[in-house]
Amino acid sequence: MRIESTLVSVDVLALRFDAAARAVVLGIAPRELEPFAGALALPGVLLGRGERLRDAALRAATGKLGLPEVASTGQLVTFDEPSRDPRGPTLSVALWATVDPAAPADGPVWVPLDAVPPLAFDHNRIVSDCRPLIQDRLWRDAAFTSGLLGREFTTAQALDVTEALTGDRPYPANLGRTMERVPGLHRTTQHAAAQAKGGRPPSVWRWED
Amino acid sequence: MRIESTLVSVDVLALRFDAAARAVVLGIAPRELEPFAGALALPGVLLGRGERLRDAALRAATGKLGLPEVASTGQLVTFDEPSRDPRGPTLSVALWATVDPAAPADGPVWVPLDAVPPLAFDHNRIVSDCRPLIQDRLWRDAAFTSGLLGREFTTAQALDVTEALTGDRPYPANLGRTMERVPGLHRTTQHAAAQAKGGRPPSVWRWED
DNA sequence: TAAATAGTGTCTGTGAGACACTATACA
DNA sequence: TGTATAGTGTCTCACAGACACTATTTA
Repeated sequence: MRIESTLVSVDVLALRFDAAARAVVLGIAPRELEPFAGALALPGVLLGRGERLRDAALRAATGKLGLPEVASTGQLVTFDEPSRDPRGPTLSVALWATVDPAAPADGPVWVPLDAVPPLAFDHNRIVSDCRPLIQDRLWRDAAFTSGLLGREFTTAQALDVTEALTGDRPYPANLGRTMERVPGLHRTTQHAAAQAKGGRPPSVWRWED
Repeated sequence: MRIESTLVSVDVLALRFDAAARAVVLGIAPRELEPFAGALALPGVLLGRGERLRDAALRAATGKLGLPEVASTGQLVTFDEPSRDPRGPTLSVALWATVDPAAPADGPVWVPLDAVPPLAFDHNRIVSDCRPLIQDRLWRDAAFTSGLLGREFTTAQALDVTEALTGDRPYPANLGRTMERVPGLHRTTQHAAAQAKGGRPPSVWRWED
């Protein structure tokens, strides 16, 4: 294939809340083709002619990570360093994608967002540059937040996700007030099933349909 | 030229503070080539192979608007609607660029950001989608703000710019406190030359080198 | 002095953060 | 009852907004 103009790739930061580990994990996979064959990398595909960014992101999540479905996606930034791909100058549009925590998610390697191993290309830079942008979306971008936590979640899980993304754990009262103000999010009167270790069962929050 | 893959164009929102009109104006120019020849449009160029987004934005500002220089640039968002260009699917990366208010700026048509005429392609949509992103940068992004106001400016100009972008005029005391907290920005002991219409001369603010 | 513009001191309300205290579970 | 977890009431502080009052200029 003769490369005539700038190529565009879409690289995906696939995020999933691992309730058991109380962490937000990033989906990566070993590359099958050169360059960097065998090395871990963000799932990425070349943008097809006329393809939407979101569709390319879904294609990457499905094809490279083997995920059956993705909750929601959104745009982050575009990386334009000409030497970022050894095959030649390539633009990379970074997108986030959230995976429902309840859905099965075998296939990808899931690594905590705070302990991402060395990746192919400039992918470590992409992750670190996008980290603050992702953090900023929590509780502000409803699609992102509901994609990450699922349609229904407990206060405890909300605390865990916030701690995983921002680095420190908010006080329950304060996070509760933040959540009350998120449009479309409501505190229910239900309580989650009791924990293994005992303790008061947390209350449940739910997104409007 | 045979189009093999997705083309990438860079469209620039060139912004300039017009102190006399107390407005922030957007630089546009009639298109010279088809499609939309003769219609007003944002300056845009096709991204060259290996070209940086910033360089393409400068090329657009220089070539299409005839501006001698640009103060600073930055990325906004990428538009991916496949039908946005009748020639075929084209990605458009939107960038802002600021033009020093003191520099001569003949050439482009300058229109107030609040009264943008119908433009070619989806450029009106680009402007309206990017408007909140631009507004958000004022006083938060030092490169953007200093590019728009210049190295030295008065409190009155700061009030005007803020009013032009946000829609309402802050109280001087409040804006002063906001500016005190902007890193690299200092209130000087100088006062500007007196106004034509009389009134107390405004004090001068300056960016650190 | 009047009109026009700029700047200051201070009050208020909102929201984030902090923390002691209360509630509900299991062993 | 003790331990572990969750939730509540309330205090404090920072900051945005509001506004009356003061300051400095031209005519």
